[in-house]
Amino acid sequence: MDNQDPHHLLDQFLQSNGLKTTKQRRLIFDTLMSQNSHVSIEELFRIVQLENAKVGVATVYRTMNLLVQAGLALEHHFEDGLSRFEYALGVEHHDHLICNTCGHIFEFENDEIENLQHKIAESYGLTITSHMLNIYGNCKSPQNCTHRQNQGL
Amino acid sequence: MDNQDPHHLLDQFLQSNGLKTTKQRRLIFDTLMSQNSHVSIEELFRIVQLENAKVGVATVYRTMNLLVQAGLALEHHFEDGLSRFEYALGVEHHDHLICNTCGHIFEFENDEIENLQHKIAESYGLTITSHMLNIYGNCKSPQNCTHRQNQGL
DNA sequence: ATAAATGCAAACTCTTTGCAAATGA
DNA sequence: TCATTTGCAAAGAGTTTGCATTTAT
Repeated sequence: MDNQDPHHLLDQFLQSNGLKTTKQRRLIFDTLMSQNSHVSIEELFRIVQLENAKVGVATVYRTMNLLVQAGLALEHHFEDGLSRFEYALGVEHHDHLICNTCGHIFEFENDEIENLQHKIAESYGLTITSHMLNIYGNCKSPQNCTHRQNQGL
Repeated sequence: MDNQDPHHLLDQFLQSNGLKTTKQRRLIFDTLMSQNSHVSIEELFRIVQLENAKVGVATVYRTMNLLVQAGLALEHHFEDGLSRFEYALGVEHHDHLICNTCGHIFEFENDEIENLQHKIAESYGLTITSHMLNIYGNCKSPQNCTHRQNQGL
């Protein structure tokens, strides 16, 4: 039995908190996992409804809050103010680079920056639990900005 | 005449955009400048009302949007989802370190991190316009976390 | 059997907008 | 003078909550 299986981890979290494994929760979790970018509730809701039109938005909100608590999803707030989520498991921590021209969000990871952050936190008597670095930039050739078309938003 | 005077810069921005200098805009701008931390609209509104009870929230929203456009205010989105503002002029860019225990927001600045960011953006064909680094951490001595009491939220 | 979860709609919070009255250039 | 701004209240987003019904254990 694979204890690293995402579904197993979800069940385990639910069970150990006296919560129930439901169709909806599984569907929403699967939908999150199937998305490789940063989905909003609205986007998740739309995709989930393709599978089961009876699911309500409230359930998506409730489930995403659970998944965040469970550590299975990460929540981000970019400048649009919406809550956006991404599947967290086994995902290397990464930061974001956002193209102002097309809105594409690149993910990157830089060890030097990570290390510097830990040093800084230490110097303030804090142990890092999470961090978020979002860099916004203008495309150097905005006329034919190809980020979006190459990679999808 | 001091062209670096914040009030002069505000007037200049308004004038060059065909907008008017009003009591309310001056009051809200002064209130923002008087706050050294990251104020929400609600907080600004309350303080502004002490001076002039007739000012409406809508005016605070409209004015803050103007100030951000003018480059006189910076807008941040922390995890609470509220828009928080800070006076931008002559303020060195800084990042944020947030104590999970007491909520205090430290500001810091690190040239090495800044430089690395520019390199990364370049490598993706982007020129940085802004960025935001928020680090969350647990206090090492949470029982007597003194961040807040020493420094205010 | 029974405590928890769902779907729905209503409520809530933050923010924006429409409009008549007030105000600054 | 006259376009802009204001305050108010209404409308819009996004999110949460209350409740009767359904569902998982």
